Amino acid sequence: MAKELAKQYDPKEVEDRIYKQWLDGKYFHAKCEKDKKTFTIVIPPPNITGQLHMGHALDNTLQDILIRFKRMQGYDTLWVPGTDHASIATEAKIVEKMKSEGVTKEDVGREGFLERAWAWKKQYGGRIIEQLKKLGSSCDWDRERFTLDEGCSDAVKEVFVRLYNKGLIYRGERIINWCPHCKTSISDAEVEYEEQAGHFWHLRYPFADGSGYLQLATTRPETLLGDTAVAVNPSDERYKHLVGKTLILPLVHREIPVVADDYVEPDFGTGVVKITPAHDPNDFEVGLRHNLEVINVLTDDARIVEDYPKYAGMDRYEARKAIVADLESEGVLVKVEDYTHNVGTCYRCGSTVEPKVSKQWFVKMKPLAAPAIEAVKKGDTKFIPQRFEKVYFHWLENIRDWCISRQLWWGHRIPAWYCADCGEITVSKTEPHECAHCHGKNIEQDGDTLDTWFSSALWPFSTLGWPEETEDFKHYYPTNTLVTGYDIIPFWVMRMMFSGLEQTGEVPFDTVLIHGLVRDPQGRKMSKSLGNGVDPLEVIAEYGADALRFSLAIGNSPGNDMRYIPERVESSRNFANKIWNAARFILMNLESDEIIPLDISALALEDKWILSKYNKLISEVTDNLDKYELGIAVQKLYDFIWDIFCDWYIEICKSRLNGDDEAAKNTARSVLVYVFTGTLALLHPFMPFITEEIWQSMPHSGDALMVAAWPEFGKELEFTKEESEFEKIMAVIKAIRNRRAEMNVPPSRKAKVQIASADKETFAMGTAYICRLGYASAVEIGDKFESEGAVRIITDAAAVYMPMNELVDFAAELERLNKDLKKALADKEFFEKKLNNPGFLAKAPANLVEQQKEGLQKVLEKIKMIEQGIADIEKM
RNA sequence: GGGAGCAUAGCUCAGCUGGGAGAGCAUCUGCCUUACAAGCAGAGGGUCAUAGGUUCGAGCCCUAUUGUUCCCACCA
Repeated sequence: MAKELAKQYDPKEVEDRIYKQWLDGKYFHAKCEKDKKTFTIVIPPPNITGQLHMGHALDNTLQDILIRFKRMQGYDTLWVPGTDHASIATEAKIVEKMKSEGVTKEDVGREGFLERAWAWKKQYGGRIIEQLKKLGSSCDWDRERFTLDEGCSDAVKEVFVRLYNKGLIYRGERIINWCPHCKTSISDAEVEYEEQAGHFWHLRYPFADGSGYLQLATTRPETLLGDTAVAVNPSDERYKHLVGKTLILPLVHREIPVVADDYVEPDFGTGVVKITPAHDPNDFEVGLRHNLEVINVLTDDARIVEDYPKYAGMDRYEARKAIVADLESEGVLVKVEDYTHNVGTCYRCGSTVEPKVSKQWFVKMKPLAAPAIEAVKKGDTKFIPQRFEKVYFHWLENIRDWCISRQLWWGHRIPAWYCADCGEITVSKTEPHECAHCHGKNIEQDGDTLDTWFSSALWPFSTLGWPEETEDFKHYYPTNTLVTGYDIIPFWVMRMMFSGLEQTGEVPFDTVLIHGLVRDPQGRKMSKSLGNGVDPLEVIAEYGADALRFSLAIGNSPGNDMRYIPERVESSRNFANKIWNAARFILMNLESDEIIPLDISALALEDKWILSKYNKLISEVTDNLDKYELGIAVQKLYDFIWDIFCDWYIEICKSRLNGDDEAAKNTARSVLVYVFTGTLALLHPFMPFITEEIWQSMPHSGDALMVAAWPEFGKELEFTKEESEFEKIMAVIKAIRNRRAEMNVPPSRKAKVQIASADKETFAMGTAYICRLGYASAVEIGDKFESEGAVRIITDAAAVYMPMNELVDFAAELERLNKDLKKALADKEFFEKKLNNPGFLAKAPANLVEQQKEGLQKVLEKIKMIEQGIADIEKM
């Protein structure tokens, strides 16, 4: 019953249909099967504002490969999907949209704004989910979560209250990073430093007693308004005697002291630093040590405050100009130098961050960091590749308290209420009716929301129902593999680790698989501003999801960046087509949908060869996947399918399939289907759509490949002897093709082939293949041939003669044989050198020594045959 | 200033616990051989950055150097 498939694979016709079939079959849905081992992944939740980009495509392809592999292996697998509310990014987008409508946040008020935000979520939150489906992601969509949904919000409140009660969350006035554009505080991890060209303004601050000046330099002259001291190093002989004296702050004419502090580097600049505690983190520390006044000079949008009428309302850069001009006219400015320095910018909007003293909520990090460090040191959680543990340790070991409050509306509102009567704070999961301290009714909730990463940090357990002891939580937590890019280790991985350990007492996952960035063909980061981003959905539309997935998986090694090369997707597409056509070939040679059982006793030499190869492939691919070597696994599948199965086995089967021996035909069919469907199973995690489509069209048992069993290595299919025998035949065929190509003999011109070999039986079995693949008209096998005028080819196991006298240039033949001889003699030396080395014999593993001996033996045989050939020609 | 990665064919990259260097693309030569020209059969192309070291044996391990990329660190 021959089936007809289209000549070329058309992913568009297949993908949506297959995906729907999987959904209808509920194959993605985890059933919480108590008796099975679990394998769980939680998705790194994409932002609701986001669109699928290559980074997502890579990240989710890797996760899907792992989850499909484990599912086929029989694990109770769960891949939890969801999205992140992304407080700052989403709020910025909504504000931007409102701006185009001419409305501000203040105009619509908190309630009105949140209404708009939820509407936005409803409109765009589903977009990226649909895009993930296009990729083939086998997430359990019934368990889709959102960081701001009821359950996740409950977990957030629970954690906040717990940490507060343990004293690990506190509110305090600290210097924080302020984004004047987003008008919120941001955490240290959210600040990106970039080198910028600036200036160094050298200034002279006069002493109050008129005894001269102190010269210093600054990159930010506008902060002068907030200076409350000038500092020198206590051991600096030049200035020791000046400590304690008073200076007059230029322009402001305020008296400020000279203090001594180790923070000052005597060798840098003049060794004198102006101290602005309100606008510099180091100065803030100095201020604390010397009890200096903190004078804020900037508003929330980085304009000068009203206390300085001359500059009030100017933004920081305008003010800088004005102040520099005034300093110059007052004779305070000594000189200006060009200077490049690191400037902190907001990772979301890119504005220059303003260090600012403000009252915020913090998580005390030291006590939380310690167990998180310990867990990775002990190996409870492993990073792949391991070197990323260093990044992780470095962050945790140098961590400062985490500023978690944000002056935003879109997010989890801080569950803290302030009492107007007694001034105390009441922290509660549920809305309190009175102050917990004085029982006053005059309480008001904090207006701020939490850092978006506060909720992401709980993702591995909040999505499973925690703090409730749900079945899901009990069964699937801790999760297994977290797949993410190295760029978010400090934002997310680290925070999930300490949150998981603190709240559940367990690490949230046992393995962190780190991947790199997908860059453009020139190696640049894909970015909106460069316009070099490649849209995965366009690639899918053109080449198919399988081709994209395959391209991302092959040649990718953990932790390393990769480039997106369009040609590579094309070659992946070609590979999909190759598989498709192999399927067409097999199908057109089948007569029924029934599986023909393998009959070991009926197998031909080539059947044993391919089965043995396939058997080996199973164990290698499984092993590579177990070790997270996805790129290596998929490379092996590619080589097997294309080079071994298609180019050799299918070709060789043609003799039998075109013959009249029905029994032989059936054997060939049974092996073709067995090996091919098994290989499709191995490839399925990488290329789920095409493998599923083909598998279902072939004889099979079960409803779908994605829920079929993963192939297993079988001792009974190991045919070591037959493998090497068949490879001798392959070597002869390759050698014949090679010679014919060199001589420009077209395939249509057949030639008789004579094979002289000690392995007569093996070559007798190979006659049909040599005819077909070696373009032979007939094959003769013997000990020796008197073929003086023949082309002769020497392999390890045979001397091959092709009597094509009229085409043979004997001088060239002689030259070639001499070249072969030279090579063979070099090989002989190679083996002898090793085998004559006592160190090698004593220390190398026995099987290796054995291999070298065999190699030498083969080479010696070969040399003998070549010499004979040379002698034959010379005799003529 | 500290840390890490990378340096392998013309290009982009693999290379698992050390055992005779691989793929894709590109180039060249033949082929429409009834699964596939998105294909088939061949070919050329590499001092594995440099210098030392460990080892019977190094692309792989160690040290130094050079180039390059990234992360951290805010000497104002």
